[in-house]
Amino acid sequence: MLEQISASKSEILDAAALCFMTLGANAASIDDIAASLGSTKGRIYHHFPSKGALLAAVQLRAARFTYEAVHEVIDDSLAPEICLRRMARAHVLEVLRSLPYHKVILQTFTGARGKTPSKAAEQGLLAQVRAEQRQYTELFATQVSRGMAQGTFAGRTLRITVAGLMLTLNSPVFWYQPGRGNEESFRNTVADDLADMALASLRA
Amino acid sequence: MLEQISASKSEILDAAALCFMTLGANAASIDDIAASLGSTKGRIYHHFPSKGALLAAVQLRAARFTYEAVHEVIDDSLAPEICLRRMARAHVLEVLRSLPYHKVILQTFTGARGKTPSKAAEQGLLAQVRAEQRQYTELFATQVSRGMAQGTFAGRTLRITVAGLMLTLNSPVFWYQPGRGNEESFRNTVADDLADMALASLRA
DNA sequence: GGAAAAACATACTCAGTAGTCTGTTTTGGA
DNA sequence: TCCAAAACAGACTACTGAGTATGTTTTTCC
Repeated sequence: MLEQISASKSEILDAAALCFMTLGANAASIDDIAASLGSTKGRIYHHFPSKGALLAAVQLRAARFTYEAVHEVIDDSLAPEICLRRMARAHVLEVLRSLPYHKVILQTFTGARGKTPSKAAEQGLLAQVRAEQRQYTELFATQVSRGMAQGTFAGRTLRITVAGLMLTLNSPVFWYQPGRGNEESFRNTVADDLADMALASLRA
Repeated sequence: MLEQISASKSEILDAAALCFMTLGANAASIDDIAASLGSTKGRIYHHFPSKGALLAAVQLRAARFTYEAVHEVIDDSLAPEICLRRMARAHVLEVLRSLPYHKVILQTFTGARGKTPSKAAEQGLLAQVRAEQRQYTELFATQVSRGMAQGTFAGRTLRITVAGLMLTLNSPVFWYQPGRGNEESFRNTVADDLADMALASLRA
């Protein structure tokens, strides 16, 4: 499942996420990423077969970051609203922590397939990314569904509801900029506000 | 304000929005857009000085589409919650109508500046786009602020609240695909569900 | 200490693409 | 009817950026 990644590979992923974030996944070149590492292409192409694979690796890591963070606060014995709030908080905080990765997700989540049929291999990676993302949102869908069933949440179209929910929780990706002082407290404010909004949007 | 656009120019914008949406704003080439029109580069470069200008024009039009649609349902004499719900519905329906344009917005809204310093001229266009977008969200911020003041809405950080709100209302951009049958009724369901969620997320 | 493999660097190729320049057609008035 | 000016088409340039191929250095492990 969670294949061990070498230190160098991890460092490359961090740099790639940063470049993809600031320049855009398409505009950022391999040379840009290499330069930001103080290295050259060779290093990157030694660890990743193509740019698409690198991009997919970043996305995969993003999905797993949040999955790990949220998975460990889930407790099905709790009421769905309580459980969901803990999940929401954990999600937001993790997004703020590993921000560049999640910005990349957003960029490649708009339905733009690019034009390259991207060599079957990457096609598989992309499918895996989608699968893990779907699996992740399923964690939330489950709780929402529970809440709807027992009447705590309003009975609305599940897909639409969950999609809107996830978007709310991901909204900092669009505007949050780290390093403005008051980090710790501000992050908690954001997490609390968004968790509140998310929960409120569900209630019957 | 709303400079008259020729029919040909408008046709180009539609095609550009579609290409930008399906291929991504960066990956889509001018030739792609021209080909989808059954034309060649010449036509596009006759009407638009650069690709960046074309992209900005698409974004500008997207902002104006929603602005027009929402602006005409605003009625400050109504209670903020009532008014805001009408606005939300109008926004969602308009987004679904002119979907390609708004998908482009999302693509270029992730904070990725690209790398091209983009010739001062485009810098100005981009600034104008941001300005009109800000002006548009201000319409919503005003109502939210009103609601908070009179206690109908929960007192939360305004910026965060509005950002989350807009994201919820824009969520169809991520998953909606036209032409699956049941258009009319489904669109209304989406608009109603999202408007409900948005409003619920604000309530005290 | 020495060989093999991993971990890079460097110098290329080559396809795709923004933008230009020069024709050619079409349109709108006088 | 004629002539600008607008509205395109088509060929060309210059450059960027992904990927490759081959060298060079550093580990690793026996």
